Amino acid sequence: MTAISPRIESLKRAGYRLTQARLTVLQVLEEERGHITSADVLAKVEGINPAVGRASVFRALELFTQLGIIRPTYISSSVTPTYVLMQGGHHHHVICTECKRFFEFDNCGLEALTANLQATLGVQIKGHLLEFYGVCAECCVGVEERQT
Amino acid sequence: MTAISPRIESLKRAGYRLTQARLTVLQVLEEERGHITSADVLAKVEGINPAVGRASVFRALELFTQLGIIRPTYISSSVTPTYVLMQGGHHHHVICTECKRFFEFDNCGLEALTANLQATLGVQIKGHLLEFYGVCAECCVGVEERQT
DNA sequence: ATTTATGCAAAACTTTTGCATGGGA
DNA sequence: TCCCATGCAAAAGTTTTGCATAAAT
Repeated sequence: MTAISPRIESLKRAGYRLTQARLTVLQVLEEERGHITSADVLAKVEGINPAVGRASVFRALELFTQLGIIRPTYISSSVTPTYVLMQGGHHHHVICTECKRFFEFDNCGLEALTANLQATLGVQIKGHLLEFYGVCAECCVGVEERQT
Repeated sequence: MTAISPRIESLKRAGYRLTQARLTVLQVLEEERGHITSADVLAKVEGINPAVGRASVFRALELFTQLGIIRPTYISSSVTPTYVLMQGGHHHHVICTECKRFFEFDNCGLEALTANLQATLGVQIKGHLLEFYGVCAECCVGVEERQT
């Protein structure tokens, strides 16, 4: 079903082996297409391929992060990250700090800034994560009621 | 020396008590003015006021995150967050995924997008975190040499 | 006076490591 | 064949909890 992932290409190109462990973790991340905690990755990998060990899952998450394939973000807890696939090298969302609900959006208009930073700092930019936080419509109502 | 923090005002306004634990954690965060891990916060709080317990430090970090005073971010490990003060409600940096060095910058030009999102989603936006990642100038050299 | 928040210390998790072995290239 | 990456299981950390008590308002 799934087309051969461009991420498998990234792995190969960077000289890493396409092992069962890495491919299974990648599959889980791609099927999720959203934010997922390490605990959930662990559980789903276990379900798909019980032969894969915990340690390899963490090693894969670390590697994918380094390669810019995923990015850890903090949504539900200020302590436990959730990982998100960096589709096309970027990701954007708005988080409600009250209920932890989040909303994703696409256009960020950061192309000019990206080019500018590359030129100024000499950094080869691979992607970005843009996160807005605040209080969502429903929670705003809650806050107002509490103040009344 | 330090002027009375506007963050102390936020705490008060939100109805939270100004306790030793919270004020000490806030002091550490303000003195740092950068990225700091929970372990470092713990150590510095211990140095300033040994009477403050570990648990209260974590509780304060969680609370400050909820209030938008700080924000957890990923820098050095895909697992441990570092907390950063959201000065004026926003923060921006570029991280090198190779050496973990990071560069902060100020102007992001996100005012229009912020207004747009508030209108579209009905969210009361308090701030944002913008993170670029890639390979810094020095690490780019390293990569080239490896490929030669 | 009232609570809210705390400190303590143990419990509960999560993540990392070291090393012999298996599986990709 | 070669050696990178793995699985295992124990160790090392980190965070959370439950509860009696202290300290803000």
